[in-house]
Amino acid sequence: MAILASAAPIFNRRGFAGTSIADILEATSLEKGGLYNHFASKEQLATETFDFAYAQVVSYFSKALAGVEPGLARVHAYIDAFERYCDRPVIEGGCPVINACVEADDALPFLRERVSKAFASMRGVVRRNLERAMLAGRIDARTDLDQVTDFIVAALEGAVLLARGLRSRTHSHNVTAALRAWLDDRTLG
Amino acid sequence: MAILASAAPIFNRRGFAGTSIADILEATSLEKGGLYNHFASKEQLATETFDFAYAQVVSYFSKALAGVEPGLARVHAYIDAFERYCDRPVIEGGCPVINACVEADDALPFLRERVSKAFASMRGVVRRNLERAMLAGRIDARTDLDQVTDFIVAALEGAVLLARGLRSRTHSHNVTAALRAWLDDRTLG
DNA sequence: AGGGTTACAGACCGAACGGTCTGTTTTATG
DNA sequence: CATAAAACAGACCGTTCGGTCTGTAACCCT
Repeated sequence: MAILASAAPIFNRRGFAGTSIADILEATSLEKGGLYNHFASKEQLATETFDFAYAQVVSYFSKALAGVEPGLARVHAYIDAFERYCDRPVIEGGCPVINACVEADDALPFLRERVSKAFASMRGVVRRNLERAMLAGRIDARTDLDQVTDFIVAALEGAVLLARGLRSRTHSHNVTAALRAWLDDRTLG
Repeated sequence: MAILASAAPIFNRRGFAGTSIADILEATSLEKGGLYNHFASKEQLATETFDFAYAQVVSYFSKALAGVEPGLARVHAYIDAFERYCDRPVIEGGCPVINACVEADDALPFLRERVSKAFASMRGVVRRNLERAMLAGRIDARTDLDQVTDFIVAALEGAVLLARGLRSRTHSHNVTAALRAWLDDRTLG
């Protein structure tokens, strides 16, 4: 919906508490009557906006992996996509999952479950393809998949954080480069 | 100062925008006159509170590294300290640097510089000790120190994020375990 | 064309916001 | 012990907050 598309960058930049209804009205060119006709509360608006933003992110990564052979190739494509994601997030204001994770953790219980599901889903993508790679004999069969998965996911998340905190591409690019090298080291055949 | 110590967990949990002066008054058992006698504005209070919280974090890691021989041993001690930091942050509400990074990025310009300095300082600790390890011949002299440093830092930051997002210790422990294994693989002698 | 429904504008509300100011208490200092 | 200064309480201010409600305009269906 158009309202969600307008609200997403606002919430993503300023956070839930930092965003006022007036901000949303300005971005959507609506008045209160128009907005509250669609949403019962700021909380509901924020929840649906998060879902919208997250769907955009999922769509971005899905496209990046589309057509790539499942297995190690997809892990590499995922890393590549993340590198570009660090440089240019899908939604202005950075990664909505990370933003929501930090703000929701103590303050916004209605977003908590969505955050953990998003992280779990991300883990799933990596783990599934690592498993495939293992079955294909591309990585050592004794590898602790959970451990490696968390390692990759953490490095990627950390790269996003570094990119924002240090306002630079070099650091996140270093992370992805090191991650690729690490993966290559463990690749057989 | 006592006010900062009381305010730190509040700001850290609810963020700058999510914290009201009334929240601080309640936590400090002060009234407005008492609070504004020490701080000119909410912004100044938040800034000094961040400095206080960050100093606590720095102190925690300093103690963790105290007495440890500079070089590879310190990198390992740093990883160990981070693992415990994921489980039990120094300030309630998680890592103030990460929290500030996410909220300050677009909304709080007065905190931005402090966040980037904090990240840079963290990088410095890792890089210095890796350099030392290289000079001592413990890691390959051809290693790209900047890349490896960013990789380690990103993995550690990501571990903190995973710990919060998934509300579990296992994932962050997986990250630190993988990081130690990775470092051991690259250790000579 | 008529009638019901949906989408909106905008006045309005009480509460909470950050911040100010005056007056009182406490606390150092000579 | 007097006194200036610092620390505080709490009433007060204008603004903004999220949310409600009434009235109107647009739209859809028959």
